[in-house]
Amino acid sequence: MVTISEVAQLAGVSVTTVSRVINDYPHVSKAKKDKVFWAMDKLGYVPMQAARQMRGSGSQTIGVVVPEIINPFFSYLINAIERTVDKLHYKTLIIQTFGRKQNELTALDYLKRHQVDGIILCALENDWDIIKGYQKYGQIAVCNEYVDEDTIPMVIGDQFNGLRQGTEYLISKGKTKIAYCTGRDSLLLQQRGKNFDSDRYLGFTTALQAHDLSFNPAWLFTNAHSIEDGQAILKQLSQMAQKPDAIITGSDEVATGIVSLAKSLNIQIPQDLSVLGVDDQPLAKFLSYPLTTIRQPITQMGQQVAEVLIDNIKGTTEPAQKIKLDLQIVPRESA
Amino acid sequence: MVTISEVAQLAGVSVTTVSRVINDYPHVSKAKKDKVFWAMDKLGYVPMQAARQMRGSGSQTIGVVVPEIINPFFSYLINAIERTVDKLHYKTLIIQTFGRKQNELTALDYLKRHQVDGIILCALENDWDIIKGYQKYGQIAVCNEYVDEDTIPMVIGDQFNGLRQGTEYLISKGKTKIAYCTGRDSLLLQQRGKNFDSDRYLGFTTALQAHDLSFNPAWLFTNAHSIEDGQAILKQLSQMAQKPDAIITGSDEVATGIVSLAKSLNIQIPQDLSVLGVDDQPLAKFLSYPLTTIRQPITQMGQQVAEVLIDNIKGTTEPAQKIKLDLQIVPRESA
DNA sequence: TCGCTTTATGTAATCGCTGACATCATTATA
DNA sequence: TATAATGATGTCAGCGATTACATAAAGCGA
Repeated sequence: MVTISEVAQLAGVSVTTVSRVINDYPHVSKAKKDKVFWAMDKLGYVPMQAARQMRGSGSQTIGVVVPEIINPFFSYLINAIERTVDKLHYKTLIIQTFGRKQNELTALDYLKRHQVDGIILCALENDWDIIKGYQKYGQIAVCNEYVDEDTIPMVIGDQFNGLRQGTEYLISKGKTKIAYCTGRDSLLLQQRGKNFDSDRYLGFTTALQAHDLSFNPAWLFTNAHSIEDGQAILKQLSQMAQKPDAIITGSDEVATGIVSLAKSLNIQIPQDLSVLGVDDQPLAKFLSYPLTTIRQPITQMGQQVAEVLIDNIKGTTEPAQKIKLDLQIVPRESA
Repeated sequence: MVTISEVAQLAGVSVTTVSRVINDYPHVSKAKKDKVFWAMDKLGYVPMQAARQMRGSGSQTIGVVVPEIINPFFSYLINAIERTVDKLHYKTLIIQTFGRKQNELTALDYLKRHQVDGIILCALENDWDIIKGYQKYGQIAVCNEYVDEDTIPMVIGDQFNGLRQGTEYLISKGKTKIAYCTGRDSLLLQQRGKNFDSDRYLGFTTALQAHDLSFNPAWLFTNAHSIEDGQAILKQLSQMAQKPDAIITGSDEVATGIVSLAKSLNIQIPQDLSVLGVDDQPLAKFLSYPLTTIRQPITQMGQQVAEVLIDNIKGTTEPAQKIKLDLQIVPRESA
């Protein structure tokens, strides 16, 4: 491998001079600078990152931790983050946890090792008390999850108002018997500001109460994530004596599952059942019933969290920012 | 940051002994080994990767270069690769090129720097003559692209037979006037074994010839990639005097665009127009017309290319392997 | 022309880790 | 019991880059 000394030798200068040229430091004559560039080019020299890191000069890299990139929500989020990170002259290291706690901790170890200067957590696997301990090794920011900690920057969508407005939308369409799906266990839905599912749920119930509508507990579906979950939910629904006339899903996946089975179960959408998705995934508008859905501000989330984190890394900002972005209803045919 | 010396000191042994414990070398007494583990745990020690790399002990990392992870084809491919790479105790570094040549070269520089031990290219941006030069810095494998070079392992789908069979399928449904979409320029379609588009096209024309069908050059659509491209194509088609009765798209995206506009243009699918996709993307079956499509063996491709590359890194195999995997027709409603 | 600042360049220590080599201690073999 | 082999442990050089420090040359005002 080509080293800085080889470049120095070929250019007829010292390694220091080469280092100065590489890092664009002053006090190098035009003549030598040119020679160095020529030598670097001739040898195809690329500085070894590992050696630089050893000198403590940071990694110029930020880690982005997500559950899985095959989930479009996260791949679009990464996309937004990476474009911003690029713009700020950092590199992005994508780390998938596949939902495993251990993988999240391994990801955080990258901070200890100085492999990354900062980390964006786009999902939380471990309890915050555990993650907290890693703060001393580098900057951490959280995106799309709640963290009740002053020292951590956080960028989230305003789930409470998003769902409140979504519910209002259904009510404005004359729907009164609204079912509700969530990815969590039911037990965890009651405490505002703890996680986005509970915020959503409270937005939902708040809108209901504002219109004096009651919620039938039989219409609460928990642990719903996938298309298959959505299909299972619709099957259950279709066999109920008391049927809802609308359903709010926790994601476009679940909504996709529901609309995919409607025809075969002889359920008319949206007349018999309005279906409201969340996310506005790219293909939501091309489904058998184009989804009415609550769009998440993915692009801005990614952009802002990247900016805030890098600001913090550079030490240029004050207390951790908490940024809340608006969701937006996208009316299509399913509701 | 916690260093190996601090661990050594706390454990009351030399750094070498700690190093031996970390790397599971022999000749360390049980007693000292336990002490070292205890000290490592107590201090929360994680070896610094950069320092290890400097000693030439490889990075235990392989780079996966893709155009964009928001493309489900690639995110699923990465998924398959990463799971295999994990299993073989390597790490995965995902690198997006966003279709830019320079980004591909930067990715290849990771080899020079010893940031990765090998690279899987899942798309080719630069001419092969340029990429070739990087072989001396580390192992390179190519996935889903043609490379006419003995020294490079390559894993691809059998596009020729896939498209031949897909075309046969349409013919078996009574279709005789078949249009064709490709992502490339028309000029590049004629040479077998050069890229997968040309293989596909030749598979298509081969099937046509076998049934004495001719191909109307007006029905060739080039540079078709996105949903919007698909929509544009259908609009063009609908205004032709001579209309095809089937269309083979280069991807499920293009197929999605076509079926999404069919209803509003008053075109019945598949009666008026059969639409054949390629890829079998996860949502293909949930579209307004569930797509009949040619499934790519993504999982096996990812798995095999990872295995072959890591085999090569370890130096355990003979000449570069060329692996060709079968595509499979998934009949649904669009054709 | 003299001292003083500024610019240009080089020497060598250092970062954390591994591994070749050296040194004892212990056990096996003759 | 003497000697060789093996096991346990330590010392220290070196990987490739940065950077504190040293030094020489050039610029500059009086």
